[in-house]
Amino acid sequence: MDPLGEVKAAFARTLSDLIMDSYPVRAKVTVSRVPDIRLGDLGSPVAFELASSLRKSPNEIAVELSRSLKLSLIPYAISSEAIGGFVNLRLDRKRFSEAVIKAAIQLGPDFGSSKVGEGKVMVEHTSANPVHPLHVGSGRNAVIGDTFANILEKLGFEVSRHYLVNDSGRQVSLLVYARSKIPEAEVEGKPDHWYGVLYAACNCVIELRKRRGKEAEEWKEALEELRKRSPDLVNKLEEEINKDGDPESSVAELNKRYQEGKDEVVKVMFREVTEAVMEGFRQTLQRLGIRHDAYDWESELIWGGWIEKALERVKKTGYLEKEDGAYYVNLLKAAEEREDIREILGGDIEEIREKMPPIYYLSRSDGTWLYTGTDVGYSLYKFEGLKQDKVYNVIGVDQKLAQLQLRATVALMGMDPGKLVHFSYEFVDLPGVKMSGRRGRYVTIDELLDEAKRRVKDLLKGRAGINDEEIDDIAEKVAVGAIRYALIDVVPTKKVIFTWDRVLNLQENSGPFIQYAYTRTRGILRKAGEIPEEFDCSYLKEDVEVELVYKIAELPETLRSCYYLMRPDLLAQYANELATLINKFYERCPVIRAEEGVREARIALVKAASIALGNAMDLLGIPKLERM
RNA sequence: GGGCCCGUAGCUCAGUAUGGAUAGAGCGGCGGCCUCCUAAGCCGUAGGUCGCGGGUUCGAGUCCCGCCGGGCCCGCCA
Repeated sequence: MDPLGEVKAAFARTLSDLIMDSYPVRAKVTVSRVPDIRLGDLGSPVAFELASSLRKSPNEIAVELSRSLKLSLIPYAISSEAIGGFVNLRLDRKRFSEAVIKAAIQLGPDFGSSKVGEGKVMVEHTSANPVHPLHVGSGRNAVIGDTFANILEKLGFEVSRHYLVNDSGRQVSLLVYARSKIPEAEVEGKPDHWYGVLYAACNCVIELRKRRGKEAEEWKEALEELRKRSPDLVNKLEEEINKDGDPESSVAELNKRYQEGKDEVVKVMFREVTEAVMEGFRQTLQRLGIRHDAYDWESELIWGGWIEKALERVKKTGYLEKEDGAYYVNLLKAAEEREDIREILGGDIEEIREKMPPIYYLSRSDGTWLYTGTDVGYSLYKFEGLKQDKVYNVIGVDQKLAQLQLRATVALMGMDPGKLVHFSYEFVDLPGVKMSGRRGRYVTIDELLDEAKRRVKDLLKGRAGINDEEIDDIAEKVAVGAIRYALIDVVPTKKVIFTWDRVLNLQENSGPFIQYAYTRTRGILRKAGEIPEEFDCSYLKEDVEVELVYKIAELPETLRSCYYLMRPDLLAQYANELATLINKFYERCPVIRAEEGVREARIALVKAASIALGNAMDLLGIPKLERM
């Protein structure tokens, strides 16, 4: 049930058929909301396009079209007219409003859903290396991934959310190395935070040893920042590492032994560290309302033979080559010989020769897998192990080329590269600061949540009707709403500029603003009691009421756009617009004390608005509140 | 150097997929509104050569070309 979608589709189809019959030409008919509700409800600029070929003025054509448009074929349509070259349609607002409101009330939590597809779809998101706490950048990934997965579910797909635990790379090996240098030190506070300091400190010490001049200065500076935070830990670690003649080799050796999976002591060392950090991640993600269906451990994929299996598959194609013991895929050769690979890598072979790194390394000379290698194996696991019909990898834009190479390799292995989608997003920028996990410079999700919560509590103090037990719960939920909104509301291809004031904004265009509008609908509905079975929408005459009905009706279409365009931010905008209209309605249209007739219609409208906004909030992971 | 992305009000962002009706919000500024369903709200007001220059078109913030500015990538890192 999607009244607006039905009207739009019928209007476009009827108009298109009419043009074919009358002129006869084929025209691309677009239909949109009329900017001013006094000019009509829906309109099409199709006459402009026809004007030159028919050698008539746009308005002349619009007049002809609007006169002969078969209104009976368009649900809720009552009249059509030509205005300034546009063919505008007017709807029977009483019947249209009733259809929209009833659809929302009857469908409840399902309002907004439509069947756009089916099959098993995986969204791999977050997947941060377990070497430091989740920061605002990982947070953006998690929020985009989770919201998009929720939307896919609403549109009929069988969705699973996966996290790739990258536990067998150099980063984790470095952290495990650091831990092995100070085995007696006790983990203090949240483990991901504690290990984050340990990791960054170890990284700084090692980098410091091999860098010279200005670069060394930078690492020194980062190390001193860390020393200020945890003097004993950093001092002891630095002392121990400096006893090691070649820390890098020690790290590489650990990595090798872990990937081989035979040394139980090494396995325990790695698992102890990574599981502690992952537990910290789980807690943070849980606060944000994000859960994964599976954590796929890179080490398990290696030990389970998935990477070997993938390697065999690539080998069979003849494009797997070896240099100093390291395997790589010769993508240039593949592109020269195969049309499909050329297409993935950008078409023209001359261009590919120039700009594409010709080789795609999968392993190191010492026999260990690179992330690229495990990623190829992981892709095989996703499609052939888990039989996914489509996979979205939510990964930063910095990995664009790597994801392209991965797709090409997936195609070489005989899988459909069209099923592997890189859901790319830009970074979160901290003005003035270069965020860097390796230097221990980041704003964590945990501190962001805590600071948001503190600010909300300040605001809640002295608010009537809310007792002390409720305050903590409300503050937590508002904090989550603020942060999730701030991380989703920007188009994924653009950077999010992080400032505390923007992210923790509690006013309009924010999570809390949306939550506030929702609580207002709940407040009215609590006082209203039963939702009337019968109501007369001809009482909904105010402009804001008409606008509100339209906005409610737009939810199904908005969700489809989010999917087709990979733009979950559109849903955040939708929720903000709906909340704005709810607030305007609230100020202008009394509900409970309205006269009979108006009252029933408005109660039903508020109920529908509450459902539409509530459903959008559920998808966005913005917690719903009864009061705040 | 090459490729990709971004550039809209003082600041943060929509609008670009599918060219269409006067370019919209918020923050910040200024001025109003709580005996009334929660003022985390609402109303009013000021603020824009849509980076610059060409082109296509009846019509360009939106499409094409060139340039300028910023970011990212071009690792046996991930």
